[in-house]
Amino acid sequence: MILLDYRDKRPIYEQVVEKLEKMIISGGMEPLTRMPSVRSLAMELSVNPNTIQRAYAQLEQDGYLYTVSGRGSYVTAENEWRENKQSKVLKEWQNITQQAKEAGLTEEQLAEYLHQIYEETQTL
Amino acid sequence: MILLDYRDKRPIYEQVVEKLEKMIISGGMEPLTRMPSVRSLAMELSVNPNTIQRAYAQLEQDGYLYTVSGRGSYVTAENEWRENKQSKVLKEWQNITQQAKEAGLTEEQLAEYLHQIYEETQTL
DNA sequence: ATAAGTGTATTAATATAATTAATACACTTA
DNA sequence: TAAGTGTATTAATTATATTAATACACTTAT
Repeated sequence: MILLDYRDKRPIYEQVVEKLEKMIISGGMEPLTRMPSVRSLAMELSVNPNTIQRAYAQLEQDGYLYTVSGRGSYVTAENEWRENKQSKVLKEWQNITQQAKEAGLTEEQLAEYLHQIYEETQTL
Repeated sequence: MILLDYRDKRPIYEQVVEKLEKMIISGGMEPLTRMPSVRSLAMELSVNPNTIQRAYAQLEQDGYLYTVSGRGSYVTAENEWRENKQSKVLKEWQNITQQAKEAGLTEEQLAEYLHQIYEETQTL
């Protein structure tokens, strides 16, 4: 299901988060479906269960899954995590924009750059 | 000139950076004027010279001062560090905006939020 | 030339923070 | 009640950041 890369310098739990997040975003995990249990995935990757637990906690924090104690962790419905992601990035955007204002950039300048970014041909 | 706060949990060099940066921004350091030497400021604060060196390196990196080897460090002209600050925040802004686009926020939505931010009454 | 000032580079010591592991707990269901 | 689930707490380990010690290189005035 997942393969760890030992040349990767990032911590294990972060790699796990990244791979699962990509799976969920790309539709590789059916929404509302159960995730593998903490222990089974830990076994599969030869890793301490707490490491997987941490990855799951992160994914839950980011809105990609939710947990029912004693039962398991489930993939969140797509519209939910999409909204969640949007509201997080929006918050950041508002912060930076405020900073830009304070640094002396004008609304007109930012509007212009904004337009440029949305003009670019889709690459994703 | 500067007073360190020992209750502050941040590293010393960071405190020094913050205080000097504020001084420069608020006009407390005449542009093009010489900064105190690494050794003298270190002595004054009872701190290792390398710690001050690091703070200066950071300030140089951020465009607030420039250095002439063997002579000393000088405060940058105001328009220079202002430009520098703007271009840095702009780069960040462009990144986040790209992310916002990828998360599905529309140009119209962002333009609206942009307008709101610039509408707010000045607090600074 | 040389001494006394400047910033800089390199390395080592130390302190702090992050990561992983060990273990015990609590809840759910068959 | 047993076997599965996630969770909390604490300790061990590893990695990173910070500070210090020391030596180097450049500039200027004597």
